[in-house]
Amino acid sequence: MAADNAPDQASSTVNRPSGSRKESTGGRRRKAKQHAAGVKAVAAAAGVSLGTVSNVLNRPEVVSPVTRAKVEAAMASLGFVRNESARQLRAGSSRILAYLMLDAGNPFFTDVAKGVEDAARAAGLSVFLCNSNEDADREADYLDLLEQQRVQGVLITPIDQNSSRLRKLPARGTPVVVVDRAIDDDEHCSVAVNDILGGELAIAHLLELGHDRIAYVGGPNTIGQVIDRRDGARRALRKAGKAPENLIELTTGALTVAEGRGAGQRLAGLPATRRPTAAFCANDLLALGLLQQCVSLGLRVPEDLAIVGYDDIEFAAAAAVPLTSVRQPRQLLGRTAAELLLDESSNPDHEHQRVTFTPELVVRTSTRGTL
Amino acid sequence: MAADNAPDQASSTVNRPSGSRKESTGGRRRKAKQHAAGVKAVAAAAGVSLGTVSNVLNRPEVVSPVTRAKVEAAMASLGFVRNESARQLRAGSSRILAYLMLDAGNPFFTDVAKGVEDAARAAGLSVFLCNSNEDADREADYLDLLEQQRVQGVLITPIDQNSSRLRKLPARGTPVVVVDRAIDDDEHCSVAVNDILGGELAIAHLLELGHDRIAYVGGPNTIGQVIDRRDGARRALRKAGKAPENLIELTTGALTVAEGRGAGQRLAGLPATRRPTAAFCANDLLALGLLQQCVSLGLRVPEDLAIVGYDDIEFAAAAAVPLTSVRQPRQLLGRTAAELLLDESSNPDHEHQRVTFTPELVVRTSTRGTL
DNA sequence: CTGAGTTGCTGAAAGGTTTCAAGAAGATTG
DNA sequence: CAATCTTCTTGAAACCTTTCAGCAACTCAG
Repeated sequence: MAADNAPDQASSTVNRPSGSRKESTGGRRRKAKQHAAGVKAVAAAAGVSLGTVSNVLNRPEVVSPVTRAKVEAAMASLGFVRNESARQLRAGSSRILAYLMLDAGNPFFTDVAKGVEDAARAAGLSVFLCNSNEDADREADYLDLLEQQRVQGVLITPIDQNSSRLRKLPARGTPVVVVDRAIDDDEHCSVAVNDILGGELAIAHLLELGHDRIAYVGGPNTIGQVIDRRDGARRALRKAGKAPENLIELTTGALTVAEGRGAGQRLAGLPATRRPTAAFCANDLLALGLLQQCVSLGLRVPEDLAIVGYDDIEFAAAAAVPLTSVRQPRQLLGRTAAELLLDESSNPDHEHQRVTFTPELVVRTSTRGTL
Repeated sequence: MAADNAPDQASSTVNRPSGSRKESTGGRRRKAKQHAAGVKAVAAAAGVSLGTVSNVLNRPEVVSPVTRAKVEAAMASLGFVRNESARQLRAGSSRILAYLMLDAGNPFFTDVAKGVEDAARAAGLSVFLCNSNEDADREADYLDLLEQQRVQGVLITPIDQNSSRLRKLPARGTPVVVVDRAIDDDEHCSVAVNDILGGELAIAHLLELGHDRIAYVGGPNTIGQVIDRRDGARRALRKAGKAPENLIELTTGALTVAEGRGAGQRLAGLPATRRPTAAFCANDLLALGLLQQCVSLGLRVPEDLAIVGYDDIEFAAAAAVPLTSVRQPRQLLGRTAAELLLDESSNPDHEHQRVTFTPELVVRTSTRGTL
């Protein structure tokens, strides 16, 4: 679906490490499989008990400085690495939080991820990123995996917000926060941006500029954001006294640049009399692909086609024609979601919340001076 | 360092889930903390032994269909979720592989990550992504964490390839493959693209177009790629009979769009007589930022300033002025790296390899028709 | 009907850590 | 100096799976 714009072909060379002498090569043929030193070995080497080593690890303040030094020396010389599986099994809690992203290739989500990481680090937790890549099977696999790992909690921008798997996690003890989607549900918190309003802003702007034949480019229609933004667009039309059916829908298979190009191809192929004069895209990747394709097929933007994107990713402003877009507070979204998750897993009086942010239209050249 | 182009400010609304009735709210004040059903409970419910449940999980073919059905029914009704920590502790192996990225916000690395995922999935493993974000401390933290987790292996695009931590992992049993860096070292495999050649290609192209005052934009100089690409640039100058000191170096603090804009600011501020007529950037993000800033300050690209990027990310072609760039086989890089890792952890006769791919110059408008 | 081979299931041990009640040694008080 | 408190350290139990030797029951050939 999403693909490199050219097949990955390349010539390659293979070398053994130049420094590998005969001996060293022979020596590492089989990995030494040296039984990694455990807490037990450290205790023996330092001449203390198991419990003391554990204390050095987890409550250093209760062990006397001299003992602690001995233990730390032993750990260093043996190359001790704590076995986190065993720790977690016994202690019952994980120090990890996961963000299951809809599309890691979309800078919007990596910005959200940055916000998540900042909040998590501030609380002493680490974040693992997972990429469902808009594939429901992968999403399901990752949810299973994360539940089995007993992570502290899962942040997710879901493909299918009604997935039964998604509902089950919280009931079984893994807190879940839905990011970039409002969910009306007792099971999780959610942090979202008002996508209906966003769609409305975009279309209102285009209507104000005098556009009449407007296209909506987005899909698949299983993704909540795609639906809401379209519904917002329709609502704007209604408010302006036009039938929502006037919205020309171009459904795409994913929210990627490549799909945007495909839509551009279809759109540019229409006779000028029927071709829309403006397009609102469900995200910036689609908009960028659409823009690129239309320009290369000879359409002028915004004169022949005005384009509005969504997300206002960093590349939107740097596009061939700087893109008008609906901005969302990306990092804040992630930070807030992580904070809700942390609250849920530490505060016994936690109450689920739905936080909604308000989007903002950023007008640039791709719609300016039209008509 | 990398930041939203506007501070994250937004108005927000907070709601409790609208469906939350009094009772349900009260009911979930404290999480039920229902002792998650384990293999033991399942065994009891199905009227079989522990071992049999484990067999259903791990070797379903050895248990009779009728027993298996009973066990599966019990698992479903109890909502059994395997505890991966315990599994891993006992079985001694993880089904997870991690890719520690230099910058998750750079589409180049997410493309590499896609290749990694494809290869891993084909082998039945899952991938966790971690983002060091060009921060050495974070990289170190993640390496520690992954080692403690006893993941199957670590793929990494390092900030500092001489980090002692990086060297230690393989010795202790966690295989490491370095991605997008060639490492001359007995401890790991590596998969790279010849960055020196890439730098050479870029500069040779600019020289051929008649440019003489050429800038190199990149940094920090601790990152291997930055160094190699610069060295390639110098080599091209030498080959053309010019002193490598002619290369005007603009050092940046990171490889981001924002830093590229900063470099653009500096560059555009120079008097036209001393200003370079061409810039080669260490990656496309820098190039895009540079391009954007220079254009907005009134420079024409390529007439006043030709620009060459590196990586040929998808957005390069869609930029204000389509970007000439040095292409690397992104997904293939990731796929190959993952395959090497899998070989290392399954094949006892594994020998470390250094695979090197060859980059390719893609010429677009940002350098075309110059001078 | 016996002995050997198969198939399916069992139960205990093991894996590396944390936790905790309890003990030892040393310091302080009356 | 005895009694009480502190400060450190100890050792065994517990966390949940997987593994594996062994057992029971059944099949089949001779």
